[in-house]
Amino acid sequence: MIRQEGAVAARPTLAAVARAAGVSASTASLAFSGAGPVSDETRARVLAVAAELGYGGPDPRARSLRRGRSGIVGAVLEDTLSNAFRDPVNIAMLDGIADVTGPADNSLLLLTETEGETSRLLDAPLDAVVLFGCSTRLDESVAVVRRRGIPIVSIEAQPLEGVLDIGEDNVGASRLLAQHLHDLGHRRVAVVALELGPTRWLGPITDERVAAGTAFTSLERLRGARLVYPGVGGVVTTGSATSEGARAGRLLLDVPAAERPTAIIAQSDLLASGVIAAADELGLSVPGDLSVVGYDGVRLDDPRAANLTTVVQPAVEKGRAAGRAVLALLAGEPVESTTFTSVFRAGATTGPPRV
Amino acid sequence: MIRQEGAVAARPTLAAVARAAGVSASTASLAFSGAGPVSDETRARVLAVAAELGYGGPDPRARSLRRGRSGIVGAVLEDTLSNAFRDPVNIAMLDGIADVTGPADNSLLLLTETEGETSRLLDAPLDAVVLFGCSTRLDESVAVVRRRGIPIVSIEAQPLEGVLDIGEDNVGASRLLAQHLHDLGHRRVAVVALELGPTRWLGPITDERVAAGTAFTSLERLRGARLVYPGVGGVVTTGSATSEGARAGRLLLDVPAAERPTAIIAQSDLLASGVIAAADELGLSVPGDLSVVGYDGVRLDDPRAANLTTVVQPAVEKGRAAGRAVLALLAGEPVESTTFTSVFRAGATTGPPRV
DNA sequence: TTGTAGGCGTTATCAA
DNA sequence: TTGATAACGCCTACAA
Repeated sequence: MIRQEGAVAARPTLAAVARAAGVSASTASLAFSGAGPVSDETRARVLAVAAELGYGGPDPRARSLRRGRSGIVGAVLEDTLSNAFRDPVNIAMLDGIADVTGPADNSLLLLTETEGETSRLLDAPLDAVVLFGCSTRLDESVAVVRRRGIPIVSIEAQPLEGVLDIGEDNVGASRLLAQHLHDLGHRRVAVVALELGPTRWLGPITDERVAAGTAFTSLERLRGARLVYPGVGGVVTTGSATSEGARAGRLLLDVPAAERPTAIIAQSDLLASGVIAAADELGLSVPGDLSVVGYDGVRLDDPRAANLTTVVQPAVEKGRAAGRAVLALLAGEPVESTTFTSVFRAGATTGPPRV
Repeated sequence: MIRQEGAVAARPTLAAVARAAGVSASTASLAFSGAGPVSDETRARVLAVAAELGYGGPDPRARSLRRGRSGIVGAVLEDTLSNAFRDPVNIAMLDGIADVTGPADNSLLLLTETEGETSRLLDAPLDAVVLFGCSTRLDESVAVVRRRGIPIVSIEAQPLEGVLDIGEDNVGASRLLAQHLHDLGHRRVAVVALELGPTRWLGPITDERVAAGTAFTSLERLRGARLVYPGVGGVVTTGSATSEGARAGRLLLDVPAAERPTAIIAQSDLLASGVIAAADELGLSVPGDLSVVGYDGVRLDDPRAANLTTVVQPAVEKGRAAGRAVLALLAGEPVESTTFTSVFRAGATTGPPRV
């Protein structure tokens, strides 16, 4: 049985250590931080006394008030952790951020802004915030954070006043993929879209849902596809996961051959993988009976989708850029929004439609 | 171009708001926190003045010093984020923790304790810490944290003085899997192990590496297998990933048939999936030519591994238990370590050895 | 090299 | 219902 808290008498403070060591608090502080000159002898004595008293070093809470910095960067995800992290792209971006902010002694605080709850965003000791492809549903919370003077960086978000964005040419890349299919001769295509917000359920892409949509990435990718296939429809999913792709795939493919699309534009590789799995279940060959394209360029475990035609986005680099932006804003340096471009990668999941 | 910091004059404080509203700081504080009686009129005035001055609410840094709580729980991973989160088990556990601590207004701070760096563990404003299957390499850092009086909960870690552990019967479950293979008649088996620490490289399981091993989970699972197959060897990987499983699989399987194991005990489902992919590449059928078992019970995208023989561990439940333990320790309540048991799930990847 | 003083922004306690 | 006071634990000019 463990009862860690309270089992010990009140923790000693720096002042207590200083007193016991016969020095002033400021000297003791220097002994720990090394921020000023202290004789070796004094430092040793302070450290020895600290060890004896079981002092664990300066309290980070007090330090962060005094310094005005907590060393914490909030990573805001608009989803549960399991959903958000199911997609390797999010993980890669997170890793990219940590890559840059970590060495600067910043850690990442996970903030999932799901519907309803009072936002931890408002009472966590944050130095800065990174928004992961957040929808406009968060505008209010964002406003409050901004009022605090906390730097905000967004990744693929609708341009927002005072928020620095690390963007992605979703329209251009999606258009490229669509054009690729068009060039191959496909005329009956469908889109399998990421979540569109503000509600979440798998169903057909309708004008209403598009008009009400709050998820920037998804809307932009749809826009790109529609530049080539005006008004193209399909299915809205609840997010980037193979299971969702499979559900959408079944919906689109389990119909008479004459109505079946000859190509599907999935808005993520995970969705594409699911679509391919569904096609396989239904006995349709890819790319013989159906061409499929994805988006992201992640490595997929399913061998049927291993060589997917897609666009590769520089996820880690985007994360790093976000991290650098955070550090620059924190340092009061000027920074500009950036847009990344994804690269088309031809795979083995697209071909001409069967005639 | 964005220059958020410094562009604005010093942020107003609660005291400034109070002054402007003609009330005392304590009253203004109450107006925001709602922790005491304030007349509606006064509250309204304070809030109005705050809005006018652009005051964004009480500073969490000051609040956490004053209250002695930051609302932050550290999640310590001994790996990069991309590696740690590639495994759905870790994500599920994280989600389980957040599930419990979130409603109590706590957020998770990601701490990756990789070799070398000075530990953010020591200067982050943490209320508590959860160790994710951390090896004994962290003992020092843990000691420092403990000295601070911060509650520590570990998930599948070597029993540690003063640390509450949410355990897993790794030995028992591994033994079950091994016994299953033994019952089927397998006598030439190999293990594909998770990282063993302290070094990380893919290579044979040797007595030296086992003796020097620091990763509890991996060692325990090996121990379980060896209860049935004494001294069984195999390959140590660098962690739970299909790519690692595939590498290990090739090493073990790309040999003359007489030396080839008839069954492989992979220490995670992801590793097992990789092993099966490798077998497939080499033209070996599963379970005809090779039986494979995993560990975890996660959903796998690769259809060849979809129906894996494995043990299912209650990952989310373990996370929740860890979260509950954190809250209890924070509240000064006594808590006991718990051990979870995984459940055997027969799949289609095991069968009798070819005679 | 060491000590003194003051404050970072809040909130808990108590008295009015 | 409101206000005065005193910390919370530390750090940083500045003075000695």
